[in-house]
Amino acid sequence: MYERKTTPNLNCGLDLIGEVLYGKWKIRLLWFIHVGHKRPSELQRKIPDASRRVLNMQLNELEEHELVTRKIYPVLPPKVEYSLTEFGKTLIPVIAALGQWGDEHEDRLRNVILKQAVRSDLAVPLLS
Amino acid sequence: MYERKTTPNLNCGLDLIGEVLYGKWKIRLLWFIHVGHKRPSELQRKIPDASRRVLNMQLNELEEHELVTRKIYPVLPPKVEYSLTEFGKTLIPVIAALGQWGDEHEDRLRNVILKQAVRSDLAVPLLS
DNA sequence: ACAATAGGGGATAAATTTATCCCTATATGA
DNA sequence: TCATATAGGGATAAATTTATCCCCTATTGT
Repeated sequence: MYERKTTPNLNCGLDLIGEVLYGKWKIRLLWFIHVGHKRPSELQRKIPDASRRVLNMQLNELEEHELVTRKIYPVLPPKVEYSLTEFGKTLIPVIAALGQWGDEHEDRLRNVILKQAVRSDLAVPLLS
Repeated sequence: MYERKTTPNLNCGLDLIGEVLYGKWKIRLLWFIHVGHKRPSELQRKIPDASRRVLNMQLNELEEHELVTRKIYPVLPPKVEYSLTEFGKTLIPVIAALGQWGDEHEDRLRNVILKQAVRSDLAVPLLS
């Protein structure tokens, strides 16, 4: 796997939470596991924009950071279930706060985020 | 500047907040501006691990996303002050929640984050 | 026999983000 | 005259993260 070449900053609480929460899909993984989608294949279906590979990698990191546990059932075809640890559960209110803010300001956020895209998209139509 | 080659996912509140909050230093910038460090040079002194360049880039994005405003005083040497917009202020409780969680679990987080580093650091001493 | 499902990872490419280096401008103090 | 402070950005390199592609195991259904 990839080996870090720089040391992480761990000065304050914001640095620390950043280390475990950064990753394009991690927050969504935690949330979906929280609401009951425990199996890898379910998670992949809930997050179709992420590749199988990346979800596995991020799930591995979440496990490494003790936010989730992975239970393997010795059956065929294989069955695996992820669950939040007690530690992971303490993150749920924080994630809920993030999602709620995003929901509350949905329209405005869409606007400001799409500004750049819109500017360049308009360039061509206006010239034709 | 860099031009995106893929379209962002904007399906839910978590996607939306991610778009404006992702960036290694953005949250800290918002926080420091919130607590009164308004000038670029102050921010750079408060966040010495970030390069001047990156802070400017992330401040530009925060401004583009309407979370902060930039006021230029026409004096020499130049003086600039950033402030949170009303919109930006609504993020403060969310950021506070993130930081608080990180602070509350500081020891445990340090442990799990440093696990990997520790493993490889120990390898050499143990063999000598 | 062959495809599909379930779970997983190595190798490598592409995208994205950060870091480095250098250059601009003006005023003040040594 | 030269260094320092203030603010900012272009060009490019390095680091990091995501995406793609391919391969493996074993069972069930067609």
